[in-house]
Amino acid sequence: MTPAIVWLRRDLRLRDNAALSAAALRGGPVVPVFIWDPQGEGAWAPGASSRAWLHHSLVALEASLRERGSRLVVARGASAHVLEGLARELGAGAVYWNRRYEPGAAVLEGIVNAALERRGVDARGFCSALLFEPPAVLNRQGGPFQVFTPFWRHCLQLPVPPPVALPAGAFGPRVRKWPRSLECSDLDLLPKAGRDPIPSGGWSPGEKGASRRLRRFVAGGLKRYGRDRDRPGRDGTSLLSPHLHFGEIGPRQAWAAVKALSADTGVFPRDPEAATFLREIGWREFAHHLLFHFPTTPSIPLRPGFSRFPWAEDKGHAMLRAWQEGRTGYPIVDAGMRQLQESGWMHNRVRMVAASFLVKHLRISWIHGARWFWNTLVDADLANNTLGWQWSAGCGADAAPYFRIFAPVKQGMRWDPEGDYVRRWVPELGPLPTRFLHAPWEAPESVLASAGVGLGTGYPRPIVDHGAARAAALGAFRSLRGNTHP
DNA sequence: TTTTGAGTTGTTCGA
DNA sequence: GTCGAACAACTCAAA
Repeated sequence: MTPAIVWLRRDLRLRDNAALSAAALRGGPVVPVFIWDPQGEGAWAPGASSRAWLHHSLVALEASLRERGSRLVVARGASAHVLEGLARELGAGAVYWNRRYEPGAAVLEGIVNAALERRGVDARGFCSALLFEPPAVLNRQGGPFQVFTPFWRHCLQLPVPPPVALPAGAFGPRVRKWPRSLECSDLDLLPKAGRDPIPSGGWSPGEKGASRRLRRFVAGGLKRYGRDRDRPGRDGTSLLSPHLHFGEIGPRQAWAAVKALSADTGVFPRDPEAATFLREIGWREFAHHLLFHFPTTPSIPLRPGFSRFPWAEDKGHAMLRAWQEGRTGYPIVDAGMRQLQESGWMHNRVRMVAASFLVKHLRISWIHGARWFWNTLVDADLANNTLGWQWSAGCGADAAPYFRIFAPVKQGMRWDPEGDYVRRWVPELGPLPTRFLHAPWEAPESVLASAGVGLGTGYPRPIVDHGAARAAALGAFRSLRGNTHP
């Protein structure tokens, strides 16, 4: 049997990898290949944090492959060109991959497919990144769902395919000669200056780290998920997002792990904590399906009238920069933005608060926020990022109503009542009594002094007044009234 | 085809 | 201090 190439991208795992399993079942040698092809991603080549994660994930994947007597072939360049060359060199009869649903990646798959089929190679994509393929989830009119609840209700009626097993002896007989490969470090994915955000963030990229994280979450955090997931000062979320993004674990594995835990019969999931967690997997699913059906949404509002939104002027990007650097004067926002900057991750509740602040309080276009998140998040994912920002801005699918404007002080007091989160990421406010922590400008001069907090010197005063900013945002949204459609 | 009910995560105001 | 209403208009999805 001829060799099969497995073209790995955002599926950096050996288990539940449909393309890899299919290649193994052919019975010939299996050659796993990763190609660094940022130009193939269109306008959304991976950002700095994402690249760093990718580096570590590739190193981990290579080690796992070596443990099984295989290797990872690492290359760079145009994917179709590299794959054609490898197929020729190996005499490969098949090239398999797991489909992606971002516009750039989908176009690339088409090019690769055409190039290989011309050479008579069996070129095929598989579904392994999502619970269901986007064209398989449609409403009764045959169109895509644009509201989450009906989408998810519909999904829950469908059977979730179980994770696929990796057959024994998966990598088949050895190839006669391994193709030349770069070292992972040759790809220059780690930041040249500054520190590597991955180890300092306490992350363990790779399939093993991902499985451990899932196991630990299902055994522990899941039963507190509903209570703790909105508390940024607690370890209440699954922390699976970067692992899911790079496919170090698949959503079907997460589904199966949760299902195995619950003794439910009949309607699954009945356990409310499990349902809440799986609904988050559902949002990931929804985001990817939407991006598949609406490929322009990373840069264009789904609701076209919003392109006329009256954004505020921001001379020299001073406001944007203050937001990015965590200098807005609103502690919960600044804590989030600094957590992002320092660890490459931000708690989901705080992402919503920070996003709402940029779009509604500062009236800066969500696209600037999306770009910043894209470059700084280790879990930056085009589908999730696009849905999240358009939702926050009120111009996307199932968007927040325009009058829903998060009040940063109130959100801080509600979700970080003891102030652990703010104290961790905005240490200069640490000594302040908790009751003033989320609004230091309300503290009496004497309290500030004894806490050693200099407002306007050590920590900024609010760059906008909440009441005034809120009124301005409502006015701006009102100006679109009756205008949100062409 | 038309109608109807509903829609992730909020805030403020006034009784 | 608590509670309900108002904050609008629009789309989606199903009946």
